[in-house]
Amino acid sequence: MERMTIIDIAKMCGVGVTTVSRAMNNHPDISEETKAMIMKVIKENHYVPNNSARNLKRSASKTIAVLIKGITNPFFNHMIKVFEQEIQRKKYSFFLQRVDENQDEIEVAIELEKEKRLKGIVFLGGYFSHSQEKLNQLTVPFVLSTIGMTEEFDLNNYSSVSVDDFKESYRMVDYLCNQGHTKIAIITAAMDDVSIGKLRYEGYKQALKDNGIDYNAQLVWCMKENIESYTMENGYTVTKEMLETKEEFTAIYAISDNLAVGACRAIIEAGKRVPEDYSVAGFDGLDISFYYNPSLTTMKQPVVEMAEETIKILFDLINKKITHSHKIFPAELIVRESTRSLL
Amino acid sequence: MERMTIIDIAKMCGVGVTTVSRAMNNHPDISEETKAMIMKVIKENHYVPNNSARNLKRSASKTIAVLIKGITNPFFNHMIKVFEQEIQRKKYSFFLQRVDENQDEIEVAIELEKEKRLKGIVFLGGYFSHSQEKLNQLTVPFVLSTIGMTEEFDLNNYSSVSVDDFKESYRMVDYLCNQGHTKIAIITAAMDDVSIGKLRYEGYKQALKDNGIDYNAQLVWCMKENIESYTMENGYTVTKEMLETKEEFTAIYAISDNLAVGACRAIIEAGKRVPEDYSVAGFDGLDISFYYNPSLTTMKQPVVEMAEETIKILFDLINKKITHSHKIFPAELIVRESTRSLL
DNA sequence: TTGTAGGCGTTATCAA
DNA sequence: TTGATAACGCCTACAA
Repeated sequence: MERMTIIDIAKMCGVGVTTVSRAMNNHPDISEETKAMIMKVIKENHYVPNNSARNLKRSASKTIAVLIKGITNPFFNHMIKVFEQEIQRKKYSFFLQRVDENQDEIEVAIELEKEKRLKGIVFLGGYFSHSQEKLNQLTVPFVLSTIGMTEEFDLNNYSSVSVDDFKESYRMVDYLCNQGHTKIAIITAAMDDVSIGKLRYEGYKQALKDNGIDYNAQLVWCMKENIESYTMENGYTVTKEMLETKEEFTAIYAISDNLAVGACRAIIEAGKRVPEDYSVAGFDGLDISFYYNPSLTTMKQPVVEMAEETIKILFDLINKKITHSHKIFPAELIVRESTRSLL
Repeated sequence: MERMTIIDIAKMCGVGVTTVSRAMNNHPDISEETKAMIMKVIKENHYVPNNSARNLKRSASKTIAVLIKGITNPFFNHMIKVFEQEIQRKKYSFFLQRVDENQDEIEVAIELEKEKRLKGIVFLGGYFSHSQEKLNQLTVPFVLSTIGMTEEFDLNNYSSVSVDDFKESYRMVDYLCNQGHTKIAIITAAMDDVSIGKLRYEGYKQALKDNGIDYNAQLVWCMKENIESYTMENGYTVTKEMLETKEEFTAIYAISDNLAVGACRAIIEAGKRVPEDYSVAGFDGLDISFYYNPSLTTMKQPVVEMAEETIKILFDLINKKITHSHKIFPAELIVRESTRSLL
């Protein structure tokens, strides 16, 4: 009773295990009545087949895994929904696995691929600085979605979907400059970041340069290492420090909306106003950027389109229609209440 | 090469499979040198054992699964972190599984229990209206954490950790009344909700009653069914409609902070101010309630303590120290900028 | 249409 | 300290 197996069911039904298996897996060659009878017994006895045994035996399953780094990010919620939808529409099943910040997503993927006999993998978010050798251990197609990549990677070895973090970051800062801001502080990732943090920071530097503004290291602030990154709390803490400094600035560019929200709160708490005293700009286009007060100027990533494209590429890869593909989506500069013109 | 098994490794090392297994699983009776040698070969060949086979064979694993309903909720993030920490501190491994809104968490749990040979389960969030019969199919201990339960359940059949949603909701509305508000609108769950939505709504009604305020159905608004529940968008949409009505009110009580944020934005967009024109109160004590502008009056759930207690109870259950336990934590009424007194 | 038996990759048992 | 071998629970040729 404790642990029922397919054999128990077979015995109870007075049939062979094969027949039970057929009934459960919707095989064609089984009579409707025996099938119904078996299913009834299964229901009544609450028999649940053991997935491990299934996966072990099955040579291949039609499942796609989505590995998401740092589940905290609300940015992913919309994307996940699209993934799930699209994958199910293709009659594949969908497996979502969160990967911890300090876990190696490739290792998780390798293990999962074997365990679940995956057909494909989507890596969502995070950095990506793995050795080619490791990547090669993945024998099924995979797509890197919204992942900052260092450029050393051979583009022929993987597929990806993302925005151009450098360029879009540049656009944001360029916009700020065009509004007359010359003292633009940035809240960015740690200096040793090699991912989107670095790219967005580089975009900032370049935009300043092209606008004839001298780079001022006093205006570059990194997220606190001891606080979870890309959180409101982090933006808040950094901005508070920033405001205690006597360094002058008229705008803060936070490389994510969450940081921007934290920055706004710090400014307000200091008795200043956004955007009258300080303009604040974010990045990502999260929901909160619309609902916050003041609403946040941001760079909106086309999450739905990106998610759809991710799945499209993945299935093209699976069906061997393409070799590798890199799709860059344009982000949309949304100007809202949190920034103002100085001109 | 494609698919390496333990046998391949054994051959390469010139040992038996048992020895390889021993090396991998830190068994005591194996010499350090052979172990080192085997591990080296494994590393070099990137051999990764198949988890399905392991789970199938292993009679029991030391793993705890956390099933979380609707991953969207930022409320859970802090809790998850605590879970992970505590579980690892007990030398158990931690498996997080998201359960879709319209999926049956018990069924997922039953399957997972067999597949992974779980030692315990934490159900996080969502409603809980399952038959006793179904619950009985779970053969390992489980704890319901922050889950709204209908009262028909026999308390001797499960353990739980939560706040008293009815009472704390009552307190919030009572506070509003004490501030002189008599026309208090509520944004709540659908009327057929049987979970925290219902409990918080009942608390609202009772508080009004006890304050001698007539219940006004015109002031009761439910989340839109066609928009994801408990989102800013939902609160925003509902509040917009609310404002178009000529029904008067001085305060909005949203049964979650996210809804409250949406409500604020709708009010601001209508050219009104919070709290001067309308007071807005939330529930949960999410980060955003602190960072929003105006900061939100809310009922803060002691998430860390609740998470710790959840794990404590679970392990007590596993170690048969207790039978069943129900821990109710007090929430904290945090008064901030979004509400004002009318007196 | 149904049943028997072998194997999926591991770990546990027992003997060496 | 090691190694052969029997499970673990299921699926699937193949046979009936």
